[in-house]
Amino acid sequence: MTGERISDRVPDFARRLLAWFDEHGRHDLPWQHPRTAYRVWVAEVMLQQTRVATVIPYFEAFMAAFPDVTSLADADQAAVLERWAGLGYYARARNLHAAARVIRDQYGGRFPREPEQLAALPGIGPSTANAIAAQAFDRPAAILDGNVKRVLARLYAVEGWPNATATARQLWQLAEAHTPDYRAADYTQAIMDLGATLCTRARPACDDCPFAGDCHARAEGRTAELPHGRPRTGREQRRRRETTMLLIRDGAGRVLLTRRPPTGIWGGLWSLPEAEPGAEEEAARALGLTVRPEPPWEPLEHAFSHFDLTINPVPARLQESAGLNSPAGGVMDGEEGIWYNVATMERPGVPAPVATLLARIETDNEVET
DNA sequence: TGTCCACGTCT
DNA sequence: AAGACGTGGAC
Repeated sequence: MTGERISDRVPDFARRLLAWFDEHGRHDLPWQHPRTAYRVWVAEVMLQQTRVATVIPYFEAFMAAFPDVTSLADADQAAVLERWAGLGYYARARNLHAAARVIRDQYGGRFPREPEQLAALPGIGPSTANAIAAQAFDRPAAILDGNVKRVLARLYAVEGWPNATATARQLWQLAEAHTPDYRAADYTQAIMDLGATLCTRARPACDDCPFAGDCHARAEGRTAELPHGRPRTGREQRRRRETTMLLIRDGAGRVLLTRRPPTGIWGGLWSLPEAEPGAEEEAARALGLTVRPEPPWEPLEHAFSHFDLTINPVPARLQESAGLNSPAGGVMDGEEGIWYNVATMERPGVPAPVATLLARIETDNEVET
């Protein structure tokens, strides 16, 4: 190694960061007590796209339902998705479940410790693999999540979009150069905490930052500009489109749901049936329902987390005539497992309840033009 | 109320 | 490589 080391530009970075962390960092996160590999893994995957405050209640419920990797592996995917509903990016839950089965079947239920082994599991990339290795096994592995990218990009005024190949390579080098060979778990948490609580995207609290005097972005008055945003290419080639979700209730007020296909948006989740805009009347006619004549349609605060009905598939011919994009279904009586055909809303020996198409929920979709 | 866009992994 | 995935923070 010749000349100045990158990490020497901010003398004693790790020790100063850890000193800040000991006083101001987050030490009461649920996955820190106890800090097992399983809990760290689930938390890291939940945190991949979601903020701490949102994750905590989901994490607690998930741990109650699946206390260890074996119970997760033994569960049905549907039960896992149920605990994930509302968190978004549902491929994370499918990957989590698949990885649990790999750990059960190929590793005897024990977590691999090598970052390369972790990164080979579904849903675990380089950053999450190193985060688990550091947090769970105290390995001096560098992480580079969004928080760390922001801290390093500002500290060294790194130009370029952080996800661009060249910029990412530069940031990885910085991340590795700063990672100490001691207190790896604490250091990993510390640099994420710095980014999450002080070095925020908007209005960073530089006055409280131990590295304000070292920060190039700060010195140049460019904290609002760095890190650079994604290049805006081709935006004008996209437009917004509305799709329509049908809210259908039977005579007892129950909502009809459909299971979405296993991949794609909201994959594997129960959802309202979807129709092309304006297809409400046609769908209702095909389903033998009564359309409520006048708007306003009823809004849904959250369409996918609070329904407890299940449904069964109906023939593709009916889907088509009803103008439904995804498989429609019949109402399942949860306790007895008896289902109604949505087309007729009747079952043998029981009078048919009246069903009404009550509302239309419009969602935004960006599509290629 | 609406619009923009972050975040890590997969494809 | 560059876009999909989805929710929610920021404005």
